[in-house]
Amino acid sequence: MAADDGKKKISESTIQRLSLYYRVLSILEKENIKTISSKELAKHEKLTPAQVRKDLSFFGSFGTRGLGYPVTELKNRIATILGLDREWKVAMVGVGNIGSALVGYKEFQRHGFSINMIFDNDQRKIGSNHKGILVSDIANLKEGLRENNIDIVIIAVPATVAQYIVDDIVEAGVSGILNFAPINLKVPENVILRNENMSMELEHISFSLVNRESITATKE
Amino acid sequence: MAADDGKKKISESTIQRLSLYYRVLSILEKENIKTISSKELAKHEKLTPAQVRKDLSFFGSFGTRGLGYPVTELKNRIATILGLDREWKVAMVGVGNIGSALVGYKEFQRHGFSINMIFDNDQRKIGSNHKGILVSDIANLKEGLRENNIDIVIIAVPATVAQYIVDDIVEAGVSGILNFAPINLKVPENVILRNENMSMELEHISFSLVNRESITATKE
DNA sequence: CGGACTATGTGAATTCATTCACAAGTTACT
DNA sequence: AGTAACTTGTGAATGAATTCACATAGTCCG
Ligand SMILES: NC(=O)c1ccc[n+]([C@@H]2O[C@H](COP(=O)([O-])OP(=O)(O)OC[C@H]3O[C@@H](n4cnc5c(N)ncnc54)[C@H](O)[C@@H]3O)[C@@H](O)[C@H]2O)c1
Ligand SMILES: NC(=O)c1ccc[n+]([C@@H]2O[C@H](COP(=O)([O-])OP(=O)(O)OC[C@H]3O[C@@H](n4cnc5c(N)ncnc54)[C@H](O)[C@@H]3O)[C@@H](O)[C@H]2O)c1
Repeated sequence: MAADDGKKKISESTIQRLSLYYRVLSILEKENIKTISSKELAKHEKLTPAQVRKDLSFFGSFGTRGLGYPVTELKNRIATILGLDREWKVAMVGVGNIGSALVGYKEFQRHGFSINMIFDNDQRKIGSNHKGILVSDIANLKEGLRENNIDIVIIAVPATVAQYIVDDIVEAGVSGILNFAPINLKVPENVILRNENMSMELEHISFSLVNRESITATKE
Repeated sequence: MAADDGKKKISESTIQRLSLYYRVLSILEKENIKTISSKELAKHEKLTPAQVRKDLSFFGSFGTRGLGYPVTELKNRIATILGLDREWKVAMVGVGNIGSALVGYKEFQRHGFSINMIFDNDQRKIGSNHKGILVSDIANLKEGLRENNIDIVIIAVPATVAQYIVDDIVEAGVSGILNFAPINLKVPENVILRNENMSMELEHISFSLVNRESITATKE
């Protein structure tokens, strides 16, 4: 009854898809749609109905045969699974181009991620306000993270200093890190580290274009 | 000799890993390291040596037994595979928080992605300069893309308008799109569309944190 | 120059993820 | 109540990606 705290291992891709389902369900809820079938849900994200059902089945059975899934309930259920039913305290390190874009990003707030600390080493920025948040000196990183019980840190500093920053973050006891610097960071295995690598996506596109061309080339 | 234009299908993840290899090799090259083994290369990105060799083997054999891979040559070889040996013309649509952060991102330039057009619909922005690029009126999107032979468009507008923009982009004949709006866009299947979804990564972290807790709980 | 050592490249084995296919539950309509 | 139409939930089958394991080929040093 209480979340099927099963031991089965959930695949990376299932987790990613749960995020997608959550996004779609939020929209459907706003449109006042009450139920949705796996078929419809799949169509929204270009997946197969079987995949949707399989993904959900890892966590229990939320649907009604013959009818589909109750939108709001399923959305809330996924929120619980993903941990979006609580507030996560997030700190941003480095408030340059990308850091400041992210600080004000509404979507994070909406999903329960509340950025309420910012660190930088630039004297001109320290003490100033970014979207209502005071920029702290990077020298106070460890105490700051500890005192404010920060759960997750976003790294938006140059790649050259990212590892030093991460070491401090880990020492401060934070165990969730989202890294935007294009470098592979080393963390103890009890720390969750994810990387956001935008070049990678662009390179995926160029790869696909080049490969597609060899097909189109014969055509034009 | 000329690229083993083989017919075998390359997996998504292999392509992603090629980006990682490229990144590591660039660094090694700068450090003046001449050769590297699959074992070392794997260590840099927390992969297995077998995986590295398998990935590379899809495209030919670049290594020397007993020695490893020649850094510069392999880097260039991967650049060719990924299409980084040419200049890609990129346009940005929407120059708000995230759009303007990306416009100046050096890493893109370095990998051959040159953002040289910007479109927006905000009268205050149109005509102004962003990092040396003139902001064009979104009304001129289609002609602009065509006239400048844009290869790839980055979408950084609100989710609500993203689909309309994409339709125009597709009509203009662009076939590579990188989308930052949190919505699933529909494109014809000859168009390469990739999505950058930052909430997804954060949600992956929160999922992992929640799940890790239930393990650590029994353990400590 | 020869032998010990190192590391690649790749089929085969294995592990992991997706899709199939259908029994079983629910609705909706007559 | 009976039945036709849906749709879930899930083992079994298929398909894909990773890892294993080793023959093969080169290095490097004395
Ligand atoms: N700009 C982008 O669009 C973009 C996109 C993806 C990834 N990234 C990556 O994100 C990181 C930041 O990029 P950016 O463009 O915002 O750079 P930026 O130079 O605009 O910002 C970096 C910020 O980090 C601060 N900083 C530098 N060293 C620091 C230290 N030791 N401690 C604390 N703060 C420090 C700087 O003062 C600055 O505010 C880089 O690693 C970059 O590769 C940037
Ligand atoms: N801010 C972030 O950190 C962040 C992160 C990830 C994804 N995103 C997504 O990127 C998109 C942009 O986010 P943002 O924070 O930069 O928003 P923003 O409001 O700062 O910028 C949006 C820009 O798009 C322009 N715009 C609006 N409608 C347009 C139209 N019809 N044609 C052309 N231009 C138009 C606006 O004038 C503005 O300059 C959103 O979809 C958002 O969800 C933002």
